[in-house]
Amino acid sequence: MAQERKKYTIDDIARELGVSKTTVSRALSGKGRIGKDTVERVRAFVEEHEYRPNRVAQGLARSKTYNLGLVIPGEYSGMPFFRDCIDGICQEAYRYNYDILFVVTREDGRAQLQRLVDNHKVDGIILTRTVMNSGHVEFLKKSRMPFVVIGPSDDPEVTSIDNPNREASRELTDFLLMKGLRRLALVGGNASHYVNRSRKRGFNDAHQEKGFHPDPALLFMEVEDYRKAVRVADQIMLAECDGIVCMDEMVCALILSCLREKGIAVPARMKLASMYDGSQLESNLPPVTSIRFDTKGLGRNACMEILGMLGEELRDDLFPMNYQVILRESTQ
Amino acid sequence: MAQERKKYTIDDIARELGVSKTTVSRALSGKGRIGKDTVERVRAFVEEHEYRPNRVAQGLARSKTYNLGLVIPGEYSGMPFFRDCIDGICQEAYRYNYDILFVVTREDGRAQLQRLVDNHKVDGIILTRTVMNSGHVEFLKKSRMPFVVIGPSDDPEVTSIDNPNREASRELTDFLLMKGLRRLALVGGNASHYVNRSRKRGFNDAHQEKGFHPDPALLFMEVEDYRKAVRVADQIMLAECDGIVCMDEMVCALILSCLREKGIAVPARMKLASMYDGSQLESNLPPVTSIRFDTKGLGRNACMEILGMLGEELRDDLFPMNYQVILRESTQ
DNA sequence: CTGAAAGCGCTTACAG
DNA sequence: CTGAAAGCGCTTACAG
Repeated sequence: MAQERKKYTIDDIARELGVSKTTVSRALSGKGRIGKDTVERVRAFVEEHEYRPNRVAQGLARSKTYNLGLVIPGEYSGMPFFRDCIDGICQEAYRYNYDILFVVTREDGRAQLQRLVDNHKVDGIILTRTVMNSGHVEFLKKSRMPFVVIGPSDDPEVTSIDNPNREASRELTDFLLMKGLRRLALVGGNASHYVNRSRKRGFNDAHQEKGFHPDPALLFMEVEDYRKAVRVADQIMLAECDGIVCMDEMVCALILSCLREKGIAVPARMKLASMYDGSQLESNLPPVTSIRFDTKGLGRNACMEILGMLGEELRDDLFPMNYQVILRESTQ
Repeated sequence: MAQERKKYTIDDIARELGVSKTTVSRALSGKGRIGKDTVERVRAFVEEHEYRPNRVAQGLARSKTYNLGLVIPGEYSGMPFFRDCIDGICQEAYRYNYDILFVVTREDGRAQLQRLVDNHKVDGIILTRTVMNSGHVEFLKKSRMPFVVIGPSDDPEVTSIDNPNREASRELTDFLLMKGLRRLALVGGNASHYVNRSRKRGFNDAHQEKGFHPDPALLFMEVEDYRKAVRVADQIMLAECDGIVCMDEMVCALILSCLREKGIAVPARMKLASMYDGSQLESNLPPVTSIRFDTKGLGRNACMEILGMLGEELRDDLFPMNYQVILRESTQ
């Protein structure tokens, strides 16, 4: 098929067209006054030879990289939230001809982030769901690298963007309270995640609005594996709860499977609802009532924010950040 | 704390030290003859001012980018396989001071890959689990971009690296046959994925070795959601199977949940085993016998391959690609 | 052992 | 409207 072609540079074009490379550059960027037919000739040449400017060289000249760093916590990278988020981020980045540099943080956490900054490989950074006190935010502030955080932040100097976790959690809880449930358990994973704090707050909000007091004994955190889930499920039954709110779909899948194992009928004997609507919830037995966020939109927004900070002319408004309560059998 | 510091360039260092930038460059790279104490002085300066060479400029001068493109199919990016794989790839790339540029392919598939190549943003590319006829391989061949494929390939010109899916599938199936099972169902997702073809082959291998013939009526593909799984579970029971081999942990979780729903006891009435040991299998009810691969090692190997192709001096040997059968309750 | 110079592929004042 | 020149931050023959 198509013969693999020579990689043209701006110099080649200039020579072939008998103009200076300044002119070619301008014809391509559209900046500065330039003859209409000159532009046309360049355009035609570019078209025919499929010339694409070397973005790296372009970057060097403009002191840019056209790369965005995306920091993802390794332990949770498989969660639907991150998948959706990444999706949105990439989609938006590509529109502006930026690329996403991936950083999976682990124990060595800071090291990789630092490498990225030290090597001047990115123009800005998107931090996702930082663990409290991870130090990433402080590091980035000090290094003067523009960044945004996906997740809550109480630091006014930090641009943060997030799903409305607290509100959604409040609404989901409120829905259960309206059904007459009075002893709701709240079950979650890692308590040191900001997101879980927000969801807990929403849970409390709903209670307080109605003049109720959530029982602190019904809060169960750090449910991250099967064994822990079994113990928690036992405690929930002992405590005579009538409903369970799960902070995410992983926890929910674990708890539900424990309930089934113990022969506790959902929703007959126990109502169940969960934050974040991953596919595990819809296809579970029974399907679980949950909150659906537009996480992809969240990712796009985060990307737009940082692009804006980098001086890109944004082509769209931010998406409004909404959520829906998806009613399913588990709360009937 | 630490005052944010000026970004030094190699020129700054040269000036401050009263040498030429050639010398500084050489002191840093260690190439060419150079005075021992000159090196020491440079090193000290670098240390004190935390100078790091601008990798992008370095790249331009050497016609490199120090980026690797990683192509992930969007629909499946949340699967444990990709998580583990990415993990290994990133880890290895960082060791060589390369970064990973993320490309999530969707319907627009080729476009993003092309953008990466056209913009000269990467030195090489890692393709993961290509769908048959995705065209990525052909495109990369034509563009002369070095690449490796994670997943099987029958093209001798393509460097491919993969988990031993066929062998592992054979062994898992063999294990069930050895237990005396004779009507095994094979259940999987997308039939157009190479990986599923390999696993099917292994399933057949095991049968043929023993002189058996797998019943084509017991092959169920395209099981991707709950509804489909329910129907398949019905058919499996109607067909009087005595065991099920699942091609991946997603499918397995779906099928198992259907069996529970129908009150079919595993392992008493039906044995169940699965390829790929994701966390869903261990913490399921009952825990499911499965194959564990060293997918992280696979990722590292793939990364080492491509780095080798790019002329990097590899510091380790490739990992041996193994797997283990993890016996759990579902086949007892 | 060290340096001046050209180059990687682009951009952008400055001058005409 | 167009071009020569300097520059982005590095590397690398070439000469000494």
